[in-house]
Amino acid sequence: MSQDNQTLKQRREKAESLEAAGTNLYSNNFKPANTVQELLPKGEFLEAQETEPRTNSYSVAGRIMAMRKFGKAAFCQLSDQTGHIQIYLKKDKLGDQAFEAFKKWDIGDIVGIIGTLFKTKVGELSIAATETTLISKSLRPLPEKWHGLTDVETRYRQRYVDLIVTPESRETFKKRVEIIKLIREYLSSKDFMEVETPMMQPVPGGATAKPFKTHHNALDMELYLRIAPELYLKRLLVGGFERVFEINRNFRNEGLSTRHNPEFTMLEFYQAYATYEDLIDLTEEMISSICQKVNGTMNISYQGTEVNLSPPWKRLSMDQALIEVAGIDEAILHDDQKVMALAKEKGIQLDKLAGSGKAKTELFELLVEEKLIDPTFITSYPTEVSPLARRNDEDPTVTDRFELFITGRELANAFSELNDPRDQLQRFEKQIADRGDDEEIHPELDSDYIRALEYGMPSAAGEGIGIDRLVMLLTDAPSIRDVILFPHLKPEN
RNA sequence: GGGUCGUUAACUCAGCUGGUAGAGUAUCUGACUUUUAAUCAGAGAGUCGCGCGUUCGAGCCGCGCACGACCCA
Repeated sequence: MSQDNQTLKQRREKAESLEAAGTNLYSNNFKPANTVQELLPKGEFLEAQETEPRTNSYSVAGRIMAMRKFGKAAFCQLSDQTGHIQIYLKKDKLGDQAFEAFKKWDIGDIVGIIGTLFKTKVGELSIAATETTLISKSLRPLPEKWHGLTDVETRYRQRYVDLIVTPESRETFKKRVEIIKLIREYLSSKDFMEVETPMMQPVPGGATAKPFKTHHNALDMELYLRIAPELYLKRLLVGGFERVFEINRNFRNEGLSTRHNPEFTMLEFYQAYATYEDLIDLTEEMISSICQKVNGTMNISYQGTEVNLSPPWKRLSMDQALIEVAGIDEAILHDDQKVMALAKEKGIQLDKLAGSGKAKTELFELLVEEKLIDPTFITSYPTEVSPLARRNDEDPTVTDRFELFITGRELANAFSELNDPRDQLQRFEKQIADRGDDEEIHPELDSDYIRALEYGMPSAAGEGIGIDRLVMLLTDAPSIRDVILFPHLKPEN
């Protein structure tokens, strides 16, 4: 079975000889009293070659990332979650037995160190070890110290190794955590309450996408992993929770790309008695302030493109965008036939049931989207492509909806919610009729949702923000796989 | 789904016109008690992604497949 290479064999033998000499390879009795981060400031007062005046003893634990051995002494680079510090091990100070055991340590081992602080003659803060504990013996060699791990496939498949050796990767995921924490804080400060709604739904709704199907044995029923939480969050508006949000996974049974993972994290929030215009203000403030906190600036660079997130952000209706950005003649946009003809001319294939609203949206995706670099809210989406959004009071062919684009990518989608159960029922029925022969999409009508609306849902506005894409933007990550700890990949073999 | 590129030691990469597989790091042995990519001397380490074909001979040429990256749909 095992295709032992030489290095693995040597490491195992070394581990066994340590064990034979009485060392516990995986001891669980070392509790570090200090983090590396705590120790660093304590060195500021030390001169080079000076030992800390008070004979304080500190203890840290971490992984050995580099070793420079001498005959009877050695330097190690020790990393814990907070940083790295140099360890000095000297035979005199450590004792013969401990030093012999140390000689069998490897790069990659996790160890505990107790010792005193001092600065070397070139002024590097170090711990002179007085006691050592092996906490976990590493049986596999780490990637090379200069280049680290550059093969992206290995970085995704073995994220644990990537996190050990790629500081940028650690930073990205710490930033991700920070961004999500700040979103929670922001929404909480605006009196939104965080809720959890079903990940497994009998009818997958709230978006148009192919769901993953699963089966509940005891109930003997089909269930679907949710493609969106929308319809459940709006049920909560019916229930009287006026400001709700959820940050959680959505699942879509579709292709993988640098922008799509089958499971991805979505923020959705709903605010009663608000309109999509209120959410424009909220979105602008929330994202720009998070960027300022996380990156210290609102002028960021994404994959070499400068992006300015300082509010106010640009707002354009879809028609305006088609005129101003794509250079389409305004007269064409007022004539459904001409819009359809233009779409065809641009090589867009529309199916039989598609109208001018669909054609406009396709033209927008083709000609405008990628040009929206700085944040831009696009409003007045055609009703035809917005099955859950409220119609505009003046112009029922469009909805009170916006999408937010940054660096040419859709980052958020929001609208004033449709709360008329009669209109909603009609749109569901049309949606089901339009799904064509693709039964994977929207297998049935969510009649309970209609029933909920019939009890009366307050006027409201709601929004979804793709968290992975937001993190990509704020961490300058080229692929969604760089911001998801364990992205989906095809099996190795 | 289509196109381009990639896959060689644990890691990062070379490999000429087809002629017995190379380096650095890591590892092992020896020397070395303040190094910073430590240094010095020596050694071991390979299913060249997988399969088939062409050839006296394939890491290299051809076909197919797998995985990945980028572009397109």
